[in-house]
Amino acid sequence: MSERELWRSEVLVTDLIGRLIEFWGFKRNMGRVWAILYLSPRPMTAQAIREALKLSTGAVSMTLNELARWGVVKKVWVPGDRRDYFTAETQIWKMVSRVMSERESGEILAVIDVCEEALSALDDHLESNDVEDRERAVLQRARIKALLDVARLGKQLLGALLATAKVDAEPLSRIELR
Amino acid sequence: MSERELWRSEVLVTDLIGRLIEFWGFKRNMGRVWAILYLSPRPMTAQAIREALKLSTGAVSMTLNELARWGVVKKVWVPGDRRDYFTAETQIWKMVSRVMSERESGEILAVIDVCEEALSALDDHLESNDVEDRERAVLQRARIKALLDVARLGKQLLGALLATAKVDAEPLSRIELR
DNA sequence: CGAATGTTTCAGATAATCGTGAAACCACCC
DNA sequence: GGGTGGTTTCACGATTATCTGAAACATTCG
Repeated sequence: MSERELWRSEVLVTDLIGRLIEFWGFKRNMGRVWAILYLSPRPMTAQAIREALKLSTGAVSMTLNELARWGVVKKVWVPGDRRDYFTAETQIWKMVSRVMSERESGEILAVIDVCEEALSALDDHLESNDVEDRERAVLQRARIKALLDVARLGKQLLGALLATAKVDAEPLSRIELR
Repeated sequence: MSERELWRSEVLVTDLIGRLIEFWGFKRNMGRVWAILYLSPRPMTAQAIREALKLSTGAVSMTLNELARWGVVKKVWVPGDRRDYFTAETQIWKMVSRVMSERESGEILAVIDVCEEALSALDDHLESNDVEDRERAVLQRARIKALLDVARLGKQLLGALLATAKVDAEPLSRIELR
């Protein structure tokens, strides 16, 4: 296999990750940049990334900053070189958990709040003397409770993920459903 | 609490779900429509949804069809009424698993494929007589393997989710991390 | 059949998102 | 200070996603 073909498989992987990440609501280029850093044996400069992925300077700069905000890419300092170098966070779980938590926890907490509020609002209707009103309250109560359960489970899952990520030296832990 | 306030909390919940769903890459209105159906004590017509959420006829029709394609909303027949009525799928796990599997499995399989391809491509370089080439191959091999693990785990998780959803009469099962 | 009512489709309007590249900015060196 | 990279910012244009509303279509009923 030639050098050229090797390079080709690298590009394949980066683009694939780009698409995959896009699916989860990030920009494709975020995935591509992360992936190329992840596969690079040494830190890369913005310029190298720009060339490898054929992006504009602006796009690279913004993408790198964004990735840094999510904590999945780090700036490293190479003594004697004025340029910034970048590496990828390689502990995948740590990354996933951080992204998840940042991304969802606010919304999940909001769900929990609103659901609880709605629940207590419904309680008053459980004693209404309008039959239909009561029925409706009972049903909505049950459904909102189910949502609350899901939200709580999500929160719990996040918590667990975060906790294991903290302890875990290993990159992968095992998830089991029963 | 007044009727008006009750209604208000309903709207809060629907809009919240809208935003939450948006986060996971669906249209906000899909979440809103599903949520209002989920909280409605009885099936609703397209028109009722249109009024409740202030959408155009086209938007409602398209959103409902889309939700039906994902299997999270069902058309129901109300004898003696010409209009179509709609209800929400209420088994949340069933829903989640179905959506997940449809959405991801293709991409996950693609990840597995490409990673495996890249791995075998790298194998040739492990015996290269260029030291740097060899080093690089070793590192990339390890990293791609980690990705492969994640992809496999994802696939496994999906499988488990699907399996439990099939058996499960209960709406919620328990997830545990160790 | 044809009027009445409900539903779907689709072309165009509108809005949100993304990438570009040049200009501004910054840090370092001479 | 002025020059030399390197980096960030941002107004703009391109692209894409989304919504609208009216026309086409379907179904029921008199």
